[in-house]
Amino acid sequence: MTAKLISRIKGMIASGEIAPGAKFPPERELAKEFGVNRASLRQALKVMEIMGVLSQRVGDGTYLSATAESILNEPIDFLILLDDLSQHELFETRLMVEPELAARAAERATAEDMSALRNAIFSMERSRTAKDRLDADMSFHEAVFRASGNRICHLLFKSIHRTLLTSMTQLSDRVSMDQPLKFHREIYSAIREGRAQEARQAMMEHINDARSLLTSTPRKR
Amino acid sequence: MTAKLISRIKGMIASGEIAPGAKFPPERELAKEFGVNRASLRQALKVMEIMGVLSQRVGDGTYLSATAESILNEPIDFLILLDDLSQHELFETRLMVEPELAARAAERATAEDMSALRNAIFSMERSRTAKDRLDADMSFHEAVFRASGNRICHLLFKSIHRTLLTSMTQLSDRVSMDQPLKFHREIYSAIREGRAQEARQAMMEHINDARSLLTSTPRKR
DNA sequence: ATTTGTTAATGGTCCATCCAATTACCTAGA
DNA sequence: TCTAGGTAATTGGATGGACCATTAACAAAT
Repeated sequence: MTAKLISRIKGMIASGEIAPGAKFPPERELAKEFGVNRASLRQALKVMEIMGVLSQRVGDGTYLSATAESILNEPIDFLILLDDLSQHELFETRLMVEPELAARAAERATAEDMSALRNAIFSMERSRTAKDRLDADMSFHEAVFRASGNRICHLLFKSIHRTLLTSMTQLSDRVSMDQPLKFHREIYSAIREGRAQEARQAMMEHINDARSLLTSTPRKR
Repeated sequence: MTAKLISRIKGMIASGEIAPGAKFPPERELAKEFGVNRASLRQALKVMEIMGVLSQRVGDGTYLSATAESILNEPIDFLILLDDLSQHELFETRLMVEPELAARAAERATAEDMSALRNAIFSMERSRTAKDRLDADMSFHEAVFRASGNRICHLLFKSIHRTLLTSMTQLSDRVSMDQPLKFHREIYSAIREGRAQEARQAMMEHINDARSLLTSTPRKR
């Protein structure tokens, strides 16, 4: 039943009946329209809310999310929890994709993208606490993702980053930020001047460096 | 509330209180333990069921999934629905990751992996209908993912594949399978003999080939 | 025109049932 | 003793109704 309802709501979205940011009919009304109980409908809506597809506010209503921002956050958390995904695998995945995205960014970055990259570097220079530093780090990488122009990778790897950074927050007090900052500047320059191969290489070194900081016994190769 | 309940259930899983495949307490009991109404608990359980974390069977009970298999399916569907992700981006993502995974597979594939690859090729040779062919195609790529030893990529790209193939089923009647089969054999050989660079190259050509079959005006580069 | 108080709408939660599928158990028959 | 069949208990699925807290919309008073 829930799956069926989700499917119907999907249909409303796909058909454009509900535009991004628009309000859904009230639960009571929608339930009647679908011919189900409100409790059943609420299960479907809750699934979609947790996934980030829509948001509900008591006293106001239900709104279709303007962006697909956080859809993958919870699922990836579960993946990591259930499959016990190792940091090794997370880093390997990053190593596989992020250098390539940096190269794409060097080919496609707009002025706006460059500004975002600059700001992320500034934030990191100004950061004092460990949390600020990690936030700035995440901002930089996200800016690279965005500049690459590939939204799938953008969304996917924001989730992976968030997960990684969460686990890093604990031990980050003793981690220096000199190296990351140096790499970020390198990557920025390479992207600005459109040197794709250089951006790819710098990103690869940056991630390898970050990984060796986290793993006491870095895996070879 | 729902989020809080999910968090608590997550805790039960993380602590090992509920092992993969094991049964949860009955809803009525669990609701009492959490101090909430059954309807509220059911929302949380439903979210996790749709995500693939657990499965419920009427008259029987609620079980923690043995595998994290399908957790990303629904979310990626929503991503594609809401963000209107283009096939171009899907293929670009594949191009970014799959060649690299093929290279990893060449370095790590076990005898079991090789057997799975062989079987996928056999299935494709024997396939008569369009659906069989696409299933076999998917099996081959999944086998490569598995052989790469990276579970994140494995799960992630299974979802992407499933999505792509679904949209391909419609127009697949007029697509030949000679080329894909040729590439699959090439990739298989390269992996079998541990030639990583060759596997990477063949996979790249294979995906490019598939893309050009689907897009009437292939995007350059 | 602005503020304030009131009212209606809406999501959040709870309760009490009933239904349908499944399982577990027990009894009757071989 | 063992099997088969049926019965009762368990469990998830769904419903209807009720109440609460929050919000938004509106009207009234200043």
